[in-house]
Amino acid sequence: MARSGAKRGVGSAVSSGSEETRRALVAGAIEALCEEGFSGASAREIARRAGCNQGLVFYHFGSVANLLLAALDEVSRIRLTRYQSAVAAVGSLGNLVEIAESIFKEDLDAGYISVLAEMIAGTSSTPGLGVEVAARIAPWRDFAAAAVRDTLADSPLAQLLAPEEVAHAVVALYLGLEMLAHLDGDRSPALALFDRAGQIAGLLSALGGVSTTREKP
Amino acid sequence: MARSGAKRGVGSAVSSGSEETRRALVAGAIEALCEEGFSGASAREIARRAGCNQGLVFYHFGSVANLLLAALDEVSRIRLTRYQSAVAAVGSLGNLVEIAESIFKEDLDAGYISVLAEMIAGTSSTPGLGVEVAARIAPWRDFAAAAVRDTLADSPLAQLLAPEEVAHAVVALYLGLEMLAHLDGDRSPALALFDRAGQIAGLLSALGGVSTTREKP
DNA sequence: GTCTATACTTGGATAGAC
DNA sequence: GTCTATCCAAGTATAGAC
Repeated sequence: MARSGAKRGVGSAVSSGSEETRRALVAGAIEALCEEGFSGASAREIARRAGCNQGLVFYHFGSVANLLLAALDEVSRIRLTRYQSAVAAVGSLGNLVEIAESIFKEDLDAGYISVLAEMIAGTSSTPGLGVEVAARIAPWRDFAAAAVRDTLADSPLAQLLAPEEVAHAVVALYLGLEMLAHLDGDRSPALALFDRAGQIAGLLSALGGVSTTREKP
Repeated sequence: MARSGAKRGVGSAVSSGSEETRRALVAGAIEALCEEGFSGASAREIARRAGCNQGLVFYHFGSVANLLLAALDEVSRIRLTRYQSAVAAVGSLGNLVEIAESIFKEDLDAGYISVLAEMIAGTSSTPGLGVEVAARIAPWRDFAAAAVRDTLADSPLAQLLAPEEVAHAVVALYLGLEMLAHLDGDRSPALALFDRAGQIAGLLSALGGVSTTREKP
């Protein structure tokens, strides 16, 4: 995937025409995946959205699949950064639910999880795509596992639940809720679940015996 | 979607060449959706698997999308029948988890949920497909809601959880777990969750105060 | 580095022979 | 009812001009 053109310094703020085109194509790919799905995200459709020529997809990324993977990379980067800053602000269990809900709304409205879901669904049709997508999903699961581990720390629930298992379930639920919301064009059933989770979190803290605040390291 | 040929009696056991072809095409469509995904389920690919000519897709179903919907109908029919017989055999909460696990394995191994996931993902690329798929998913959610309602009856949890909400979460989790299992080619994380749920069910019944057996009507 | 033009392939869909 | 042949649109990918 090495570029053929002359290299500039790493981290250079100046964007050449090449970098601009690459960015536009990645943005177009994200858009196309969200709005047209995996099978609608063709080189022509993406280039149309990026406002450039179809041939540039192959010049810059070699194939449509590679561009789609670059789009997934970009979405991963954006979201993991956001998640990181969000969990840093978490104080209590009820607080965690509130923050998780606002994050979920962002993901849903911006279509970030759509990109994930479409890419996973698309792996069936392109040989070799599966392992690449799996490698890019792994950080999401790792992040969720770390967050669950922190939240369960010092809680009696920690004896009952393994963080990796809960993280797997959380990612799966996140994916599934997005697909149903996208299908129905209605996110309210998903949001109702967050409200319910908030109620239960409140109940747990009222009952006592369960740690509902997290240590600040 | 009316057929042009002469009609035989409803429920006729004799299969004409026409019915045989239709069945083969539906079976081929299910196979193609599982193995090649939505974008790989073309008329030619499906016809190849059905062992018949590509033109027959359009003769019998009018379009590829209609055939794919017929495939989804068939999967729905098969699974809902199976679910119905399964919940009838449920005695206790721990028993429910065991049965749910075996059902999940069946769904996963036969690729039934793949069909669901691929069709949902595919709705983005075909205008008008969304409402059709949504209408075919509704029975799954209704079934899950009824099962949850029965299971929660006479339990204190019934005050805390709305059946429709839990059902939505269950369907979403089911979908998400399938997608991750399919992606990784590894269903063990999903099965571990069932084991954990079984443990918790056992714990609940040991604690008492929660009804773990269901009335047999 | 970018764009136009083009070769090639696959897919949706129809017409007409059998 | 099925098959062959065919049309047309869309997609991937490359070559070569600018």
